[in-house]
Amino acid sequence: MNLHPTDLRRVSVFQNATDDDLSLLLNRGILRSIEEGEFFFFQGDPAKYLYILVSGRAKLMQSSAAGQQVNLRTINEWQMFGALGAVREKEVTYPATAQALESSSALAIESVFLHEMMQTRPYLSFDLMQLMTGYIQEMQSRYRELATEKVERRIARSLLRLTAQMGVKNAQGHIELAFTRQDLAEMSGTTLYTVSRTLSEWERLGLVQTGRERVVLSNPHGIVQIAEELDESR
Amino acid sequence: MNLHPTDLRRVSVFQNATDDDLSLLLNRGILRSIEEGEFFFFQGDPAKYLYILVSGRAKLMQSSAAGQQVNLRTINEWQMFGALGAVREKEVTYPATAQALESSSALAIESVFLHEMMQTRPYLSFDLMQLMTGYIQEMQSRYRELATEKVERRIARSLLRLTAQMGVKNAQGHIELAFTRQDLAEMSGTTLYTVSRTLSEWERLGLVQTGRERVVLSNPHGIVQIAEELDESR
DNA sequence: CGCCGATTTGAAATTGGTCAAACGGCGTGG
DNA sequence: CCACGCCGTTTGACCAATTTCAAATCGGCG
Repeated sequence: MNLHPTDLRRVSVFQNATDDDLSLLLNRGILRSIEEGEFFFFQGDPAKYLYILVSGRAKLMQSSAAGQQVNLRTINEWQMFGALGAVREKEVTYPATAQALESSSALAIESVFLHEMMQTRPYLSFDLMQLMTGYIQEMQSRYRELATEKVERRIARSLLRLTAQMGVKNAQGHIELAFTRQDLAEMSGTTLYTVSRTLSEWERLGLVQTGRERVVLSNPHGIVQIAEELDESR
Repeated sequence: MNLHPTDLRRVSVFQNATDDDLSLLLNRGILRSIEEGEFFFFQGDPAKYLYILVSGRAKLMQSSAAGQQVNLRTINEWQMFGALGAVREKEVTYPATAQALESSSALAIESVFLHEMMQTRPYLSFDLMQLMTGYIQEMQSRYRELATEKVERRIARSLLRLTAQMGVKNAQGHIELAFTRQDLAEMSGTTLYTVSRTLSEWERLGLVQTGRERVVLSNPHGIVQIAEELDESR
């Protein structure tokens, strides 16, 4: 695959960058391609590079000492990930693991390089901060949801979040998502069994159609209702 | 209370600021003092000001449509809060509510003012980003904990987090914390009943002493063990 | 001393997790 | 081209953790 510097302007952090800066970045980048299931980096590795996903799809997850894991976010094309290392001088290890959900390639740029660039280009710090505040807000909301809402609603929200990020409409105008029950469970903070049961129930109600690594929202409005309907109980 | 500009250097975001900048900030700030239980701002209010806590103690919390709330963090002296509005141009409402845990006062600075200052002072964006990345990491970790760990351990972690932030050693060298069971519950993502039961249990084991709005860690090491001990279950 | 809010505790209800077993679709190698 | 095996999925039964609700108790402050 051949990248043109201005392709990088699709990355939100680089939207205001000059062409020269984009060329600099591209020249310093290394393209890494990996297969489904392989990893860009592991939680705890030294955060030497930040990445920009060029093709494919990946997920960022964090695991506990006992090995259980949660999905922090899914990464789509032209999204940056692993960038914390460019900001923090101490604590230079990735706080999460990045795994490819399908064959993917990403541009790897040395953290220190972006770090240096930011010193002299205020727009860069600023746009990166823009991104960070977005993550903070999202994590805060998800944290509250996890603490206060019951599983069914959290699964509904996960599906809607995915729809917004990467929903693909099929021929019937329905929204298709390609995830395993396990993935959905990790996104919703539950188990694959509960996800399976919930989807089965929704299928009986005609809200979704399910298949292997596939969920089709045939009645998105119904899912929205489950996600939003306010409910005294917990 | 009289503030000197250089007092502001205790705020991590301003640690590298010039004296002139600090004076500017102080001149543009308004000191707001409120009583225990009152609010600096509510979730959903326009994020017109950012705050720096000058005295007292406060908490940042987020509530759901049904009114249940979680505690996002507690705010100590010289910490900045409500700063997201200075970064994002759209979405200009506070994503959380800030309530005083005791009589407190805070310096309120217009968001747009900091926003403008950052345009020409890279160190400011950079130091603010430093702070943001810390929050992201903390929220990610807490999110994972909430999703994968059981209540007892989460309560232990909350106590330890509080200890690190604001633990005060008393005459016996024990660590004192001043929070209601409800506060602890909101920090741990559980109910005040479960917190009460857990603390009672720990008291029987000699790990803590409890009282009204008070927890004393008489055996911090024991709490650490509960928080860390890795556990196959759940 | 009395009241109010915080706390404790019991008992019951419920959610969701765990485990085991069976199912099913899809790709692959014979 | 088809059978086999793998991996993801489904489902039932059981159970543990935690919440919910109610009621009693405690501790200060005014």
